[in-house]
Amino acid sequence: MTAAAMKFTHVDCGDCPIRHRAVCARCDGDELDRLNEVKYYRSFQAGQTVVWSGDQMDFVASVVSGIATLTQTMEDGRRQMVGLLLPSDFVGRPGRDTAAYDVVATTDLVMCCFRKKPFEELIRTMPNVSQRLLEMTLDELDAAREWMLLLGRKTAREKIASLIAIIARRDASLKLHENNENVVVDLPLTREAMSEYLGLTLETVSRQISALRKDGIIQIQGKRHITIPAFDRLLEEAADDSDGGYLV
Amino acid sequence: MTAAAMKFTHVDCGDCPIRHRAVCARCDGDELDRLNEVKYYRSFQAGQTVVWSGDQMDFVASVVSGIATLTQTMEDGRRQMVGLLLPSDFVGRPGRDTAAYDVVATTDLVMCCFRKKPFEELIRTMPNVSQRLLEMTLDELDAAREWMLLLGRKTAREKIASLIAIIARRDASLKLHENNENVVVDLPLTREAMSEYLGLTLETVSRQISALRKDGIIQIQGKRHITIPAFDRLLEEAADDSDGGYLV
DNA sequence: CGAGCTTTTGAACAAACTCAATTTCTGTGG
DNA sequence: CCACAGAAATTGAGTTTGTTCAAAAGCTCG
Repeated sequence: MTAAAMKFTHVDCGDCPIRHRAVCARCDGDELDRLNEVKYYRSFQAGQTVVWSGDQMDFVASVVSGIATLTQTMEDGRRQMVGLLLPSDFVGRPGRDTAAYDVVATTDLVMCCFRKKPFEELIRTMPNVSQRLLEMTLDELDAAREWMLLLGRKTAREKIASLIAIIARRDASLKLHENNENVVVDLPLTREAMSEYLGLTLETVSRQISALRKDGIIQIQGKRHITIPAFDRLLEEAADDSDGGYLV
Repeated sequence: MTAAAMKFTHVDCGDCPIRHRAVCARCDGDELDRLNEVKYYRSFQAGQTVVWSGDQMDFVASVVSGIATLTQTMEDGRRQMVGLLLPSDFVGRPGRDTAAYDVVATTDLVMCCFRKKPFEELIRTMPNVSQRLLEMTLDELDAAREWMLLLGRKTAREKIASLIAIIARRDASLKLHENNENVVVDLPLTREAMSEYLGLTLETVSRQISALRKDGIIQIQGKRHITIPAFDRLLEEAADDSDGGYLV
């Protein structure tokens, strides 16, 4: 177990880093106490599979730290990522006991888990949980639909630009740099993972990243660090709405 | 207003055709009475736009009869359908007052509407509604993710076969013909609408439908009627899981 | 019957893929 | 500390799939 994983073995809900964004966001003190009693932490190393599609899944969980992916696989091996799970995101579906997707830890990962049965009971009895879960699910549905537009209609270059913009924006909502200039992003995905997300081959991903670099839209340090000298120019390349999706 | 539209101007919830599948599915008699008081019907003709993306949307609704589509449009006019709304499906998002997508009636359409504010109150006070809505939203999220796989990884031929299979299956769940042979489907979409759904051009849609016909996978009567002589062969062409997705 | 659709079909073209060879990075052991 | 092995990423050349542009054929409804 890594140091990062150790850290979250016994955290009180009140001190939890995802307290205000996760499924428990609206709970009051008493409700948190109830959650505290039944929750437990699980840690995974980068690359580890959390569950395989089709397997029994008797828990639901929130991502506390790290990144995980949801992926669908076809019989002949073609793969499509259908979700990117960042801290505070929720995994698992109440009312279903088999995983519908592969869940893979992309980085070291800590999850805050609940056994499914007790969680379903919580949903019935704690409206603050079920309503927050509804809200999060609606957000995810919006994100999935935005991704459908990307997959169905965007060019390879636009796809790459969109992915970088999305990750930068999610980063930003944590770090709160409102800046347009020299935004720095840490890409947590391999080229292959990006290709699985974007519906491309990894070669095309690599070529388009190189092209964006040559055109001065992005700068690359080392393997996974990206600087965006002018964020609005990246958004133009992404062909997103003029507002840059900040409304969503 | 068409005859079909007239029919649903004053229906009691107890007699509603989508009673057992819609957002009200779990409500008891008293709860239905409450809904009855505040609901109202709206009808649209085939081709009419229900709401434009970005417009004020002060109601939510269930599709009672007919078909509607949810579509996203990019600034340069590229369009991607992100949802196909069949009877019992829900439109609108509690907690948001601007439409995120164009909603268009593909056939004559009747919707059962609630003004947004009262509906948000219903959600707070009637767990049977909010929990059913959560369940339906989770189903939609699964459907969106299945669509992401189609958009990102399937070939044009597989996309067409998948679309026909999905419509046939949805039809089947109403008509309950368990049969594998000579399934008859009524395609409610133009080639253009199909292309917007599948992330293709309408020419490619037309070509692939012709190809499937030449290969004996489907037969076409008139413009929009399709017979599927062997449903399992269609599923093979769709490259879906062997179970044909009946689990989802 | 003919105007205005939708749909089909054809031919040339472009974007992304496949296969293959390098190059760059990372971490490990000498 | 350097060299080297293995993984990740880049680059190139040729091919495939689906698009674009254009024209013709079918339907539908005044």
